[in-house]
Amino acid sequence: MGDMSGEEVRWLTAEEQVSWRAYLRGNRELDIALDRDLQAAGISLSEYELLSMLSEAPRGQLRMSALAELIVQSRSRVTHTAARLERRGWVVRTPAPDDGRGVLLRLTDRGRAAIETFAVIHVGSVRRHLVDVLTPEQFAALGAAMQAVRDSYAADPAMPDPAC
Amino acid sequence: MGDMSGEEVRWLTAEEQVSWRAYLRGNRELDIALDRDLQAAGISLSEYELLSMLSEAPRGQLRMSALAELIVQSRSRVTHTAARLERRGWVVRTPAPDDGRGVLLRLTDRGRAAIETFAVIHVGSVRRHLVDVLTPEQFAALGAAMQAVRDSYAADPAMPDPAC
DNA sequence: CCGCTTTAGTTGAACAGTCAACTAGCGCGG
DNA sequence: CCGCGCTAGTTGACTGTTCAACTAAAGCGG
Repeated sequence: MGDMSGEEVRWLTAEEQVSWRAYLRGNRELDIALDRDLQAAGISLSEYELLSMLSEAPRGQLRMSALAELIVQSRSRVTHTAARLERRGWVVRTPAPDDGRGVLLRLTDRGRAAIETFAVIHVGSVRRHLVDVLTPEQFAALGAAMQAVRDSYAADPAMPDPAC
Repeated sequence: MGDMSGEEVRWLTAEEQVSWRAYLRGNRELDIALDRDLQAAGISLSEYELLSMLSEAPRGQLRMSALAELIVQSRSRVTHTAARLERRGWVVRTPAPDDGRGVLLRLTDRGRAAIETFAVIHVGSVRRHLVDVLTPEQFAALGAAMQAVRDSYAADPAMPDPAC
C-alpha cells in the first residue's frame, strides 16, 4: 500500500494545509447546521437521506443493500435506521419477490407525506448554508471536485490488496 | 418553520442536485476512507484531530474550550474524547493557572511520539484519497468553497433569530 | 442434488456521541 | 463584599453507530 518502505513523506504544502483544514472544518460545520435544521423538525439527516432515496425509487421501494450503497452506509446501519423508521410508520419491510434472502423497504403513504414536509425544510437549509453562500461557479466546482473523489473511491472499492 | 409564511420553495435545479449529491456522498466516502486508514493504525479521525491541534499549540497544550472550537466539536464530546486519550497516556489534564474553572490539556511525550506516527499515515491517506485525485486548481477551489461555508457559519453562530 | 462459498440481511453487545443537568469559579452591579 | 448570572467543564443517561457473529438463501462445481 502507498509508500511501502523508506519512502519520503510528502507533507502538505502550506496552501494545501489551508485548503484541507477548510474542507475538514467547513464540512463539519455544514453537517452540524444541516442536521440541526432537520432535527428541529424531528428527523436526522441520515434518516432523511434514506427516505429520500426511497421516495425517488420506482415504486417507492428499494432493496436494503441498494439503499446502503446509495446513501453510503453500512448494511447494519441501514437495518437499524430502517427499524427506527418502521417504528414510526414511515416504511415497511417486505420480502423481495425474486430473491428469498432479500428485503424490500417501501415508503408508506404516511412516510411520503412526512418526507414532503421534511424536504421543504431541508432544501431551505441546503440553500441557506451551502448553495446561497457560494457563487454558482464555486458550487459547481465543489460538486465537480467531490465527484472526482467519488470516482476514485469507486475505482478502489475497499483499498488495494496488501499484496500490491 | 423554514419558509415563514407563504413563500415558494426554491427547489434545487437539476445541476444543483447533481453537485449537492456529489458533495454529500463523496464527503461520506472520503470520511470513511480517511477514518479507515487511521483506525487501522489504532486511532479515530476525531481523536487524531484533537492530538494534532495540541501538537501545533504553543506548549503542546490548549484549553478544552479552545480545542472544542478548533476541531468543531461540542465541549462534552471533547471531554469524552480527552478522557479516552488520557487513558491511553497521550494527554494529561492540568488546571489552568489563570482561570480556576479552566482545564489545560497537554500532549505527553508518548502522545507526541504517537501522533508523529499517525501523521505520516494520515498525510498519505489525505493525499491518496483527496489531494492526488484532484488537480491543484480543483483542490484550491474546494478549499475556497468550504472556506466560504465556514465564513458564513461564523457570521451566523447559532441560527438567525426567529424574529428576522 | 450435495457440499462449499458467497451474498443478504439481522442481531446484540460494545462503543462513541448527544443532551440536559449539574458543579464550580469568574465577574459584574449595587 | 454579596448575590446573580455567565462561562468552563464534567457527568451520566440515552441514542445512534460499529463490529463480529449469526441465519438463511443463492450460486457454483462436481
